[in-house]
Amino acid sequence: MIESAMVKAARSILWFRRDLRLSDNPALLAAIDAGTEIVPVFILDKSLIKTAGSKRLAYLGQSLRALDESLDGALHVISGNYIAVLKELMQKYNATSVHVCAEYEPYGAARDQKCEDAGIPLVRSGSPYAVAPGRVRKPSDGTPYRVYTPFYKAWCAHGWRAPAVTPKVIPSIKPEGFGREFPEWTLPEGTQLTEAGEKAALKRFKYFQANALDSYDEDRNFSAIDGTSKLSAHLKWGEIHPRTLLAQLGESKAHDVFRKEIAWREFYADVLFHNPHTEHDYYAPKFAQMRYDKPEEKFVAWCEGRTGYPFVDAAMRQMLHEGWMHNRTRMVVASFLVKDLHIEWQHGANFFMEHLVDFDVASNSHGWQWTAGCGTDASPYYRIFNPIEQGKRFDANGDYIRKYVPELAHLSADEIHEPWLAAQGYAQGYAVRIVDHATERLESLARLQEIKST
DNA sequence: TTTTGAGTTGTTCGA
DNA sequence: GTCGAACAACTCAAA
Repeated sequence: MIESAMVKAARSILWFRRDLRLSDNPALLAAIDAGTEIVPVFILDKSLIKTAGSKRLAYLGQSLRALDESLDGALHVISGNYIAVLKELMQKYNATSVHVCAEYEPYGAARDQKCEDAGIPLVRSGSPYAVAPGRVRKPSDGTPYRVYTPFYKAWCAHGWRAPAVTPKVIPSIKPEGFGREFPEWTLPEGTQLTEAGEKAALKRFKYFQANALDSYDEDRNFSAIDGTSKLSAHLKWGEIHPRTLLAQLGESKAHDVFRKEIAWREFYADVLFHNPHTEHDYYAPKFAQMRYDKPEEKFVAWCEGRTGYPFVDAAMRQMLHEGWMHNRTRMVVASFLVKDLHIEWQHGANFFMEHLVDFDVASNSHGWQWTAGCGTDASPYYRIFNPIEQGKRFDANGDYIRKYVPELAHLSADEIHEPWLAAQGYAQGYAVRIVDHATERLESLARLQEIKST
Protein backbone atom coordinates (compact mmCIF):
# COMPACT_ATOMS: atom_id res chain seq x y z
CA MET A 1 0.00 0.00 0.00
CA ILE A 2 2.67 2.44 1.07
CA GLU A 3 4.98 1.35 -1.66
CA SER A 4 2.43 1.78 -4.43
CA ALA A 5 1.44 5.18 -3.06
CA MET A 6 5.06 6.23 -3.19
CA VAL A 7 5.45 5.02 -6.74
CA LYS A 8 2.30 6.83 -7.72
CA ALA A 9 3.47 10.06 -6.13
CA ALA A 10 5.69 10.64 -9.13
CA ARG A 11 4.71 13.01 -11.88
CA SER A 12 5.42 12.30 -15.47
CA ILE A 13 5.93 14.50 -18.46
CA LEU A 14 4.22 13.57 -21.70
CA TRP A 15 6.19 15.12 -24.54
CA PHE A 16 4.10 15.37 -27.68
CA ARG A 17 5.93 15.59 -30.98
CA ARG A 18 4.24 13.87 -33.88
CA ASP A 19 1.60 12.01 -31.94
CA LEU A 20 -0.98 14.74 -31.38
CA ARG A 21 -3.84 12.54 -30.22
CA LEU A 22 -5.31 10.97 -27.09
CA SER A 23 -6.77 7.77 -28.51
CA ASP A 24 -4.64 4.76 -29.38
CA ASN A 25 -1.64 6.44 -27.76
CA PRO A 26 0.63 4.05 -25.82
CA ALA A 27 2.89 6.86 -24.56
CA LEU A 28 -0.09 8.57 -22.95
CA LEU A 29 -1.11 5.34 -21.24
CA ALA A 30 2.44 4.79 -20.03
CA ALA A 31 2.62 8.33 -18.69
CA ILE A 32 -0.65 7.89 -16.80
CA ASP A 33 0.57 4.60 -15.45
CA ALA A 34 3.81 6.15 -14.25
CA GLY A 35 2.50 9.07 -12.27
CA THR A 36 -0.37 10.54 -10.33
CA GLU A 37 -0.37 13.51 -12.65
CA ILE A 38 0.97 14.14 -16.09
CA VAL A 39 2.38 17.29 -17.62
CA PRO A 40 1.56 17.37 -21.34
CA VAL A 41 3.93 19.53 -23.36
CA PHE A 42 4.75 20.47 -26.92
CA ILE A 43 8.09 22.21 -27.44
CA LEU A 44 8.57 24.74 -30.21
CA ASP A 45 12.20 24.13 -31.04
CA LYS A 46 13.94 26.37 -33.56
CA SER A 47 14.99 23.48 -35.76
CA LEU A 48 11.40 22.35 -36.06
CA ILE A 49 10.24 25.75 -37.19
CA LYS A 50 13.16 26.30 -39.54
CA THR A 51 12.34 23.34 -41.78
CA ALA A 52 8.57 23.75 -41.93
CA GLY A 53 6.95 26.18 -44.34
CA SER A 54 4.13 28.49 -43.39
CA LYS A 55 1.36 26.08 -44.38
CA ARG A 56 2.70 23.23 -42.27
CA LEU A 57 3.23 25.55 -39.33
CA ALA A 58 -0.31 26.91 -39.63
CA TYR A 59 -1.63 23.37 -39.62
CA LEU A 60 0.50 22.49 -36.61
CA GLY A 61 -0.82 25.56 -34.78
CA GLN A 62 -4.38 24.37 -35.39
CA SER A 63 -3.57 20.87 -34.32
CA LEU A 64 -2.02 22.09 -31.07
CA ARG A 65 -5.15 24.11 -30.31
CA ALA A 66 -7.27 21.03 -30.93
CA LEU A 67 -5.08 18.88 -28.69
CA ASP A 68 -5.19 21.51 -25.96
CA GLU A 69 -8.96 21.62 -26.15
CA SER A 70 -9.26 17.88 -25.75
CA LEU A 71 -6.87 18.12 -22.77
CA ASP A 72 -9.12 20.75 -21.25
CA GLY A 73 -6.49 23.47 -21.52
CA ALA A 74 -3.64 21.49 -20.00
CA LEU A 75 -1.24 21.47 -22.92
CA HIS A 76 1.97 23.31 -22.17
CA VAL A 77 3.33 24.97 -25.28
CA ILE A 78 6.82 26.29 -24.75
CA SER A 79 9.44 27.78 -27.07
CA GLY A 80 13.08 26.92 -26.63
CA ASN A 81 15.69 24.24 -26.73
CA TYR A 82 14.07 20.92 -25.96
CA ILE A 83 16.66 19.80 -23.42
CA ALA A 84 16.47 23.07 -21.51
CA VAL A 85 12.68 23.08 -21.54
CA LEU A 86 12.42 19.48 -20.38
CA LYS A 87 14.92 20.00 -17.57
CA GLU A 88 13.06 23.07 -16.43
CA LEU A 89 9.72 21.26 -16.46
CA MET A 90 11.11 18.27 -14.60
CA GLN A 91 12.40 20.53 -11.89
CA LYS A 92 9.32 22.71 -11.68
CA TYR A 93 6.91 19.80 -11.40
CA ASN A 94 9.25 17.39 -9.69
CA ALA A 95 8.70 14.95 -12.54
CA THR A 96 10.76 11.79 -12.81
CA SER A 97 10.09 10.55 -16.32
CA VAL A 98 9.51 11.92 -19.81
CA HIS A 99 7.20 9.80 -21.93
CA VAL A 100 7.39 9.88 -25.70
CA CYS A 101 6.36 8.04 -28.79
CA ALA A 102 9.61 6.72 -30.29
CA GLU A 103 10.89 8.33 -33.46
CA TYR A 104 13.09 6.71 -36.08
CA GLU A 105 13.93 9.20 -38.77
CA PRO A 106 17.34 10.90 -38.63
CA TYR A 107 16.30 14.15 -36.97
CA GLY A 108 13.96 12.66 -34.38
CA ALA A 109 16.25 9.78 -33.51
CA ALA A 110 19.25 12.11 -33.06
CA ARG A 111 17.22 14.56 -30.98
CA ASP A 112 16.08 11.83 -28.62
CA GLN A 113 19.60 10.50 -28.32
CA LYS A 114 20.80 13.99 -27.36
CA CYS A 115 18.13 14.13 -24.70
CA GLU A 116 19.28 10.88 -23.21
CA ASP A 117 22.91 11.95 -23.39
CA ALA A 118 21.88 15.05 -21.46
CA GLY A 119 20.35 12.88 -18.73
CA ILE A 120 16.67 13.22 -19.63
CA PRO A 121 14.91 10.00 -18.55
CA LEU A 122 13.07 9.27 -21.79
CA VAL A 123 10.59 6.43 -21.80
CA ARG A 124 9.57 5.34 -25.30
CA SER A 125 6.21 3.72 -25.86
CA GLY A 126 4.93 2.90 -29.31
CA SER A 127 5.97 4.38 -32.62
CA PRO A 128 4.25 6.23 -35.44
CA TYR A 129 3.97 2.94 -37.31
CA ALA A 130 2.01 -0.28 -37.09
CA VAL A 131 5.35 -2.08 -37.10
CA ALA A 132 8.35 -0.10 -35.87
CA PRO A 133 11.25 0.32 -38.34
CA GLY A 134 13.89 -2.37 -37.93
CA ARG A 135 11.44 -5.07 -36.89
CA VAL A 136 10.70 -6.63 -40.27
CA ARG A 137 13.75 -8.46 -41.58
CA LYS A 138 14.55 -11.26 -43.95
CA PRO A 139 14.27 -14.58 -42.15
CA SER A 140 17.23 -15.97 -44.10
CA ASP A 141 19.90 -13.60 -42.80
CA GLY A 142 18.23 -10.94 -40.66
CA THR A 143 19.03 -8.09 -43.02
CA PRO A 144 16.40 -5.52 -44.00
CA TYR A 145 14.34 -5.78 -47.18
CA ARG A 146 15.21 -3.64 -50.17
CA VAL A 147 12.24 -4.61 -52.28
CA TYR A 148 8.70 -3.65 -51.41
CA THR A 149 6.64 -6.75 -52.21
CA PRO A 150 8.56 -9.21 -50.02
CA PHE A 151 8.63 -6.53 -47.31
CA TYR A 152 4.87 -6.23 -47.53
CA LYS A 153 4.39 -9.97 -47.15
CA ALA A 154 6.72 -10.13 -44.18
CA TRP A 155 5.12 -7.02 -42.67
CA CYS A 156 1.67 -8.61 -42.88
CA ALA A 157 3.02 -11.84 -41.41
CA HIS A 158 4.64 -9.91 -38.56
CA GLY A 159 1.31 -8.28 -37.75
CA TRP A 160 0.53 -5.43 -35.38
CA ARG A 161 -1.23 -4.77 -32.11
CA ALA A 162 -4.86 -3.87 -31.81
CA PRO A 163 -5.45 -0.15 -31.15
CA ALA A 164 -4.70 0.90 -27.59
CA VAL A 165 -7.54 2.00 -25.34
CA THR A 166 -8.47 5.64 -24.85
CA PRO A 167 -8.10 6.67 -21.21
CA LYS A 168 -11.32 7.86 -19.58
CA VAL A 169 -9.57 10.27 -17.28
CA ILE A 170 -6.32 12.09 -17.95
CA PRO A 171 -5.03 13.56 -14.70
CA SER A 172 -3.08 16.42 -16.19
CA ILE A 173 -1.61 19.51 -14.63
CA LYS A 174 -2.66 22.79 -16.17
CA PRO A 175 -0.02 25.41 -16.77
CA GLU A 176 -0.30 28.45 -14.52
CA GLY A 177 1.16 31.74 -15.63
CA PHE A 178 3.43 30.22 -18.26
CA GLY A 179 3.58 27.55 -20.92
CA ARG A 180 0.87 28.97 -23.15
CA GLU A 181 2.98 30.11 -26.06
CA PHE A 182 0.57 29.08 -28.76
CA PRO A 183 2.03 30.29 -32.02
CA GLU A 184 0.13 32.76 -34.16
CA TRP A 185 1.14 31.24 -37.45
CA THR A 186 -0.97 32.52 -40.28
CA LEU A 187 -1.51 31.26 -43.76
CA PRO A 188 -0.35 33.06 -46.86
CA GLU A 189 -3.14 34.91 -48.64
CA GLY A 190 -5.43 32.65 -50.65
CA THR A 191 -4.32 29.35 -49.20
CA GLN A 192 -6.73 26.85 -47.72
CA LEU A 193 -5.93 23.82 -45.57
CA THR A 194 -7.93 20.87 -44.37
CA GLU A 195 -8.97 20.94 -40.74
CA ALA A 196 -6.34 19.75 -38.25
CA GLY A 197 -6.70 17.70 -35.11
CA GLU A 198 -7.65 14.27 -33.84
CA LYS A 199 -11.40 14.80 -34.23
CA ALA A 200 -10.97 15.99 -37.81
CA ALA A 201 -8.78 12.97 -38.54
CA LEU A 202 -11.37 10.50 -37.28
CA LYS A 203 -14.10 12.34 -39.12
CA ARG A 204 -12.12 12.18 -42.32
CA PHE A 205 -11.41 8.48 -41.88
CA LYS A 206 -15.10 7.76 -41.35
CA TYR A 207 -15.95 9.80 -44.42
CA PHE A 208 -13.34 7.92 -46.43
CA GLN A 209 -14.66 4.58 -45.20
CA ALA A 210 -18.22 5.48 -46.10
CA ASN A 211 -17.51 7.06 -49.47
CA ALA A 212 -14.23 6.04 -51.04
CA LEU A 213 -12.53 3.06 -49.41
CA ASP A 214 -14.48 0.39 -51.29
CA SER A 215 -13.51 1.87 -54.66
CA TYR A 216 -10.06 2.97 -53.55
CA ASP A 217 -8.17 0.67 -55.94
CA GLU A 218 -9.63 2.46 -58.95
CA ASP A 219 -10.59 5.94 -57.85
CA ARG A 220 -7.38 6.84 -56.04
CA ASN A 221 -5.71 7.52 -59.37
CA PHE A 222 -8.06 10.20 -60.59
CA SER A 223 -6.95 13.60 -59.46
CA ALA A 224 -10.33 15.33 -59.79
CA ILE A 225 -12.06 12.69 -57.63
CA ASP A 226 -11.96 12.70 -53.84
CA GLY A 227 -10.87 9.08 -54.03
CA THR A 228 -7.82 9.04 -51.76
CA SER A 229 -7.91 8.92 -47.98
CA LYS A 230 -6.45 12.40 -47.53
CA LEU A 231 -5.19 11.17 -44.19
CA SER A 232 -1.53 11.95 -44.90
CA ALA A 233 -1.35 15.13 -42.82
CA HIS A 234 -3.26 13.48 -39.98
CA LEU A 235 -0.83 10.56 -40.07
CA LYS A 236 2.18 12.86 -40.29
CA TRP A 237 1.19 14.64 -37.09
CA GLY A 238 -0.05 11.48 -35.43
CA GLU A 239 -3.60 12.74 -35.10
CA ILE A 240 -4.55 9.22 -36.06
CA HIS A 241 -2.44 6.06 -35.86
CA PRO A 242 -2.10 3.55 -38.73
CA ARG A 243 -3.21 0.81 -36.32
CA THR A 244 -6.56 2.54 -36.05
CA LEU A 245 -6.89 2.38 -39.83
CA LEU A 246 -5.65 -1.18 -40.24
CA ALA A 247 -8.08 -2.45 -37.63
CA GLN A 248 -10.94 -1.39 -39.89
CA LEU A 249 -9.77 -3.02 -43.11
CA GLY A 250 -11.08 -6.22 -44.67
CA GLU A 251 -9.78 -8.53 -47.36
CA SER A 252 -11.29 -6.99 -50.49
CA LYS A 253 -9.08 -5.79 -53.35
CA ALA A 254 -9.77 -2.15 -52.53
CA HIS A 255 -8.99 -2.61 -48.86
CA ASP A 256 -5.81 -4.47 -49.70
CA VAL A 257 -4.63 -1.65 -51.94
CA PHE A 258 -5.19 0.81 -49.10
CA ARG A 259 -3.35 -1.46 -46.67
CA LYS A 260 -0.50 -1.53 -49.15
CA GLU A 261 -0.34 2.25 -49.17
CA ILE A 262 -0.02 2.21 -45.39
CA ALA A 263 2.72 -0.39 -45.82
CA TRP A 264 4.56 1.87 -48.28
CA ARG A 265 4.79 4.50 -45.57
CA GLU A 266 6.24 1.87 -43.24
CA PHE A 267 8.57 0.42 -45.87
CA TYR A 268 10.11 3.80 -46.60
CA ALA A 269 10.44 4.51 -42.87
CA ASP A 270 12.27 1.21 -42.58
CA VAL A 271 14.53 1.94 -45.55
CA LEU A 272 15.43 5.37 -44.19
CA PHE A 273 16.02 3.92 -40.73
CA HIS A 274 18.59 1.51 -42.16
CA ASN A 275 20.01 4.09 -44.60
CA PRO A 276 19.83 7.49 -42.90
CA HIS A 277 22.04 9.11 -45.55
CA THR A 278 19.30 8.59 -48.16
CA GLU A 279 17.37 11.46 -46.66
CA HIS A 280 19.52 13.61 -48.96
CA ASP A 281 21.74 11.19 -50.87
CA TYR A 282 21.13 8.74 -53.69
CA TYR A 283 20.02 5.29 -52.62
CA ALA A 284 21.56 4.04 -55.89
CA PRO A 285 24.91 5.85 -55.85
CA LYS A 286 25.61 5.69 -59.57
CA PHE A 287 22.85 8.24 -60.18
CA ALA A 288 25.01 10.83 -58.48
CA GLN A 289 27.27 10.55 -61.55
CA MET A 290 24.56 11.51 -64.00
CA ARG A 291 24.61 14.85 -65.80
CA TYR A 292 22.05 17.23 -64.33
CA ASP A 293 21.06 20.79 -65.07
CA LYS A 294 21.28 23.54 -62.49
CA PRO A 295 18.01 24.70 -60.96
CA GLU A 296 17.52 28.02 -62.67
CA GLU A 297 14.63 29.68 -64.52
CA LYS A 298 12.96 26.42 -65.47
CA PHE A 299 13.07 25.26 -61.88
CA VAL A 300 11.36 28.47 -60.81
CA ALA A 301 8.69 27.94 -63.46
CA TRP A 302 8.13 24.43 -62.10
CA CYS A 303 7.88 25.75 -58.54
CA GLU A 304 5.35 28.38 -59.51
CA GLY A 305 3.22 26.15 -61.70
CA ARG A 306 3.91 27.79 -65.04
CA THR A 307 5.72 25.15 -67.06
CA GLY A 308 3.12 25.34 -69.81
CA TYR A 309 2.06 21.72 -69.14
CA PRO A 310 -1.47 21.93 -67.74
CA PHE A 311 -1.46 18.81 -65.56
CA VAL A 312 1.91 19.72 -64.04
CA ASP A 313 0.93 23.31 -63.37
CA ALA A 314 -2.43 22.37 -61.85
CA ALA A 315 -0.67 20.02 -59.45
CA MET A 316 1.98 22.52 -58.37
CA ARG A 317 -0.66 25.15 -57.77
CA GLN A 318 -2.74 22.70 -55.79
CA MET A 319 0.22 22.24 -53.46
CA LEU A 320 0.86 25.97 -53.18
CA HIS A 321 -2.81 26.55 -52.42
CA GLU A 322 -3.68 23.62 -50.17
CA GLY A 323 -0.38 22.28 -48.86
CA TRP A 324 -1.39 18.93 -50.34
CA MET A 325 -1.05 17.33 -53.74
CA HIS A 326 -2.79 14.29 -55.17
CA ASN A 327 -0.59 11.17 -55.21
CA ARG A 328 -0.90 10.69 -58.95
CA THR A 329 0.24 14.20 -59.70
CA ARG A 330 3.10 14.04 -57.20
CA MET A 331 4.60 11.44 -59.50
CA VAL A 332 3.84 13.45 -62.61
CA VAL A 333 5.48 16.65 -61.35
CA ALA A 334 8.42 14.72 -59.94
CA SER A 335 8.99 12.93 -63.21
CA PHE A 336 8.75 16.24 -65.03
CA LEU A 337 11.38 17.89 -62.83
CA VAL A 338 13.82 15.00 -63.02
CA LYS A 339 13.30 13.68 -66.54
CA ASP A 340 12.06 16.70 -68.50
CA LEU A 341 14.07 19.39 -66.75
CA HIS A 342 17.01 17.13 -65.76
CA ILE A 343 17.15 18.63 -62.28
CA GLU A 344 18.27 16.56 -59.29
CA TRP A 345 15.47 15.13 -57.17
CA GLN A 346 16.70 16.84 -54.00
CA HIS A 347 15.63 20.25 -55.30
CA GLY A 348 12.11 18.96 -55.79
CA ALA A 349 12.13 17.16 -52.47
CA ASN A 350 13.18 20.35 -50.68
CA PHE A 351 10.42 22.30 -52.35
CA PHE A 352 7.92 19.66 -51.27
CA MET A 353 9.33 19.87 -47.76
CA GLU A 354 8.58 23.56 -47.69
CA HIS A 355 5.05 23.33 -49.01
CA LEU A 356 3.50 20.03 -47.98
CA VAL A 357 1.49 19.96 -44.79
CA ASP A 358 1.88 16.18 -44.74
CA PHE A 359 5.65 16.23 -45.34
CA ASP A 360 7.20 13.01 -44.12
CA VAL A 361 10.93 12.76 -44.64
CA ALA A 362 11.00 9.04 -45.44
CA SER A 363 8.05 9.02 -47.83
CA ASN A 364 9.22 12.22 -49.45
CA SER A 365 12.86 11.32 -50.05
CA HIS A 366 12.07 7.82 -51.21
CA GLY A 367 9.02 8.77 -53.23
CA TRP A 368 11.24 11.19 -55.13
CA GLN A 369 13.99 8.65 -55.51
CA TRP A 370 11.53 6.10 -56.86
CA THR A 371 10.44 8.53 -59.56
CA ALA A 372 13.98 9.53 -60.32
CA GLY A 373 14.88 5.87 -60.75
CA CYS A 374 17.54 5.90 -58.05
CA GLY A 375 15.36 4.51 -55.27
CA THR A 376 14.62 1.12 -53.80
CA ASP A 377 12.87 -0.56 -56.65
CA ALA A 378 14.77 -1.18 -59.84
CA SER A 379 12.69 1.21 -61.84
CA PRO A 380 12.82 0.48 -65.55
CA TYR A 381 14.90 3.15 -67.21
CA TYR A 382 12.10 3.83 -69.68
CA ARG A 383 9.53 4.75 -67.04
CA ILE A 384 9.18 8.38 -67.95
CA PHE A 385 5.79 9.93 -67.39
CA ASN A 386 4.24 11.78 -70.29
CA PRO A 387 2.61 14.81 -68.64
CA ILE A 388 0.06 15.17 -71.43
CA GLU A 389 -1.00 11.52 -71.54
CA GLN A 390 -1.18 11.34 -67.76
CA GLY A 391 -3.53 14.31 -67.79
CA LYS A 392 -5.74 12.80 -70.46
CA ARG A 393 -5.86 9.51 -68.63
CA PHE A 394 -6.35 10.64 -65.05
CA ASP A 395 -8.15 13.95 -65.53
CA ALA A 396 -10.06 13.22 -68.72
CA ASN A 397 -12.59 16.02 -68.30
CA GLY A 398 -9.94 18.51 -67.26
CA ASP A 399 -11.78 19.37 -64.05
CA TYR A 400 -8.61 19.22 -61.96
CA ILE A 401 -6.78 21.51 -64.37
CA ARG A 402 -9.71 23.93 -64.59
CA LYS A 403 -9.88 24.16 -60.80
CA TYR A 404 -6.28 25.25 -60.31
CA VAL A 405 -5.37 26.91 -63.60
CA PRO A 406 -7.95 29.60 -64.32
CA GLU A 407 -6.13 30.65 -67.52
CA LEU A 408 -7.31 27.36 -69.01
CA ALA A 409 -10.82 27.29 -67.55
CA HIS A 410 -12.40 28.37 -70.83
CA LEU A 411 -11.09 25.33 -72.72
CA SER A 412 -13.07 22.15 -73.39
CA ALA A 413 -12.04 18.68 -72.27
CA ASP A 414 -10.69 18.05 -75.77
CA GLU A 415 -8.53 21.15 -75.75
CA ILE A 416 -7.41 21.63 -72.18
CA HIS A 417 -4.55 19.09 -72.14
CA GLU A 418 -2.89 20.64 -75.17
CA PRO A 419 -3.59 24.36 -75.22
CA TRP A 420 -0.97 24.79 -77.97
CA LEU A 421 -3.38 23.04 -80.35
CA ALA A 422 -6.42 25.10 -79.35
CA ALA A 423 -7.30 28.32 -81.16
CA GLN A 424 -7.98 30.08 -77.86
CA GLY A 425 -5.36 28.14 -75.90
CA TYR A 426 -3.38 31.19 -74.83
CA ALA A 427 -6.26 33.69 -74.84
CA GLN A 428 -6.19 33.99 -71.04
CA GLY A 429 -2.45 34.35 -70.68
CA TYR A 430 -1.44 30.75 -70.00
CA ALA A 431 2.30 30.05 -70.03
CA VAL A 432 4.01 28.72 -73.15
CA ARG A 433 5.74 25.34 -72.69
CA ILE A 434 9.24 25.71 -71.25
CA VAL A 435 10.46 22.48 -72.86
CA ASP A 436 9.32 19.91 -75.41
CA HIS A 437 8.50 16.64 -73.69
CA ALA A 438 9.44 14.34 -76.58
CA THR A 439 12.85 16.00 -76.91
CA GLU A 440 13.61 15.96 -73.21
CA ARG A 441 12.50 12.35 -72.88
CA LEU A 442 15.16 11.34 -75.37
CA GLU A 443 17.70 13.56 -73.65
CA SER A 444 16.91 11.86 -70.36
CA LEU A 445 17.32 8.40 -71.90
CA ALA A 446 20.66 9.49 -73.33
CA ARG A 447 21.91 10.71 -69.96
CA LEU A 448 20.78 7.49 -68.32
CA GLN A 449 22.68 5.58 -70.98
CA GLU A 450 25.88 7.36 -69.89
CA ILE A 451 25.73 5.95 -66.37
CA LYS A 452 24.67 2.47 -67.43
CA SER A 453 26.64 -0.23 -65.63
CA THR A 454 29.07 2.16 -64.00
C1' DT B 1 26.47 -21.79 -53.96
C1' DT B 2 23.66 -21.52 -57.78
C1' DT B 3 19.60 -20.73 -60.03
C1' DT B 4 15.31 -18.76 -60.97
C1' DG B 5 11.60 -15.60 -61.02
C1' DA B 6 10.20 -11.16 -60.07
C1' DG B 7 10.38 -6.23 -59.61
C1' DT B 8 3.81 0.03 -57.60
C1' DT B 9 2.11 3.57 -60.44
C1' DG B 10 4.73 3.89 -68.22
C1' DT B 11 5.07 4.96 -73.23
C1' DT B 12 5.50 4.13 -77.92
C1' DC B 13 5.09 1.81 -82.05
C1' DG B 14 3.17 -1.01 -85.32
C1' DA B 15 -0.29 -4.29 -86.60
C1' DG C 1 -9.41 3.15 -81.70
C1' DT C 2 -7.39 -0.98 -79.62
C1' DC C 3 -3.97 -4.24 -78.38
C1' DG C 4 0.35 -6.58 -77.58
C1' DA C 5 5.15 -6.34 -77.76
C1' DA C 6 9.28 -4.01 -76.99
C1' DC C 7 11.86 -1.10 -74.32
C1' DA C 8 18.35 -2.99 -70.65
C1' DA C 9 20.28 -4.80 -67.66
C1' DC C 10 20.45 -5.56 -62.89
C1' DT C 11 19.47 -6.63 -58.17
C1' DC C 12 16.99 -8.88 -54.85
C1' DA C 13 14.63 -12.74 -52.47
C1' DA C 14 13.99 -17.25 -51.97
C1' DA C 15 14.29 -21.94 -53.24
